[in-house]
Amino acid sequence: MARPREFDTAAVLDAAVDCFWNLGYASASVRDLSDATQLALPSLYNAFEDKSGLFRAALARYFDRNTRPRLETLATARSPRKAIRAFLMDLVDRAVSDRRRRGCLLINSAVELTSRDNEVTPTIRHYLARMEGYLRSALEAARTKGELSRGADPQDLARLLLSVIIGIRVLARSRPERPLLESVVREATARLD
Amino acid sequence: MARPREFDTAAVLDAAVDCFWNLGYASASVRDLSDATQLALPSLYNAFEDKSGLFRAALARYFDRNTRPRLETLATARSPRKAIRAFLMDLVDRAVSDRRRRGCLLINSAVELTSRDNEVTPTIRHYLARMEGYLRSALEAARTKGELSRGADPQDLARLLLSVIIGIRVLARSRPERPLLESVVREATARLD
DNA sequence: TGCATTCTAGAGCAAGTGATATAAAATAGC
DNA sequence: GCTATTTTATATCACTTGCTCTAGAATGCA
Repeated sequence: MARPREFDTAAVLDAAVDCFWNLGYASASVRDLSDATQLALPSLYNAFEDKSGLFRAALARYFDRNTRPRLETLATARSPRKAIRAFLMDLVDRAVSDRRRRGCLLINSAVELTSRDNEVTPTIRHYLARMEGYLRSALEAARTKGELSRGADPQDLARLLLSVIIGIRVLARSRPERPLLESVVREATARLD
Repeated sequence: MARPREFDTAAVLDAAVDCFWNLGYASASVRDLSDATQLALPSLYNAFEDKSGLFRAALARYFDRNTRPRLETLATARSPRKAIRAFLMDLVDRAVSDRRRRGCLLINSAVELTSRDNEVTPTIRHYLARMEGYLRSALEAARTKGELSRGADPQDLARLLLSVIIGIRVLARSRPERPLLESVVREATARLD
């Protein structure tokens, strides 16, 4: 009978997320990943096939554990308008207090990895589309509750907010200034009146 | 007397811009850069000191030749409101037709290079601040001409537009869809009424 | 105890990395 | 023709890269 796989896959992926998040995809070597996950290289290759496979698993883990929970608050809120504002302010809070200025792994990867034909691009596109979907649903709920300006289109506004989220994340990496980021949020949510 | 430097520095920098823009900083090797610029490695090192020095020169060249001229149209327009809209629509046009989905070299570098302590971060911060400055000046002119909604603050709106520009550039790399990007522009410029 | 499987440690592979050294060629002024 | 300088071609350096291989250790069941 086989020796059972000993390591905790979730813990390994969390460590890999941190490594890719700190260094970026290209600059994180498989030796860095081995150190971070405390697994020997053959074990990593056995479990994830190659560096790209590990990255895709890590990105899925990141979305499930970091991104989706926050987006879920939009789906379940009694006041979608307040929930959207809270979501954006929380994003600013975390960006301003992130000493390492890591940004968002998904957005970082969208820049680093999408111009090249590779296996990751469809994954990134998928997650960005899901973010847009959450935002649109929240804005549709806001409209239903009369929390949207007359004439504001949830689809269009969702796309604006997605762009603004991306913009805040990127901008915060070089200028993590609360007044700057909060004014962006204020302007972006002006239509939620 | 010395043999005169034979190569055209501007042409070398243009070639280096293309190389970094296509590949990113880390993935562009000095051999790639030598091939792209048609200069031997010792000549590159003699002229630019190291890879980072060449990159900073290339980024300055990119800002001067690609970014600033478009921003200058905001500064000289008779209708700032129309100029801002035209600026953003031009950005969408170029993003949609860019088959290589290269995005913007400055924004790409803001993601790739700013979490690490290096010589490039201040340069990137500087150019992003200049972009914001151009936008703010245009919006102040728009206010003067009555082309801004009452209560709209040029500074805040400039920051929103900067975020939106970043967002559009990043989003377009994975989803270069005209309806998507145009709806973002439409929503972002709703206050220019 | 033996077998099957996984894990670790370490070595190794071919290729690539940023940067430097060397020698020869090219250029221009004296 | 000589000198000084730059450029090119090529090699080289030490190190890193993604990935594989080998051998031994560890595990669990029959």
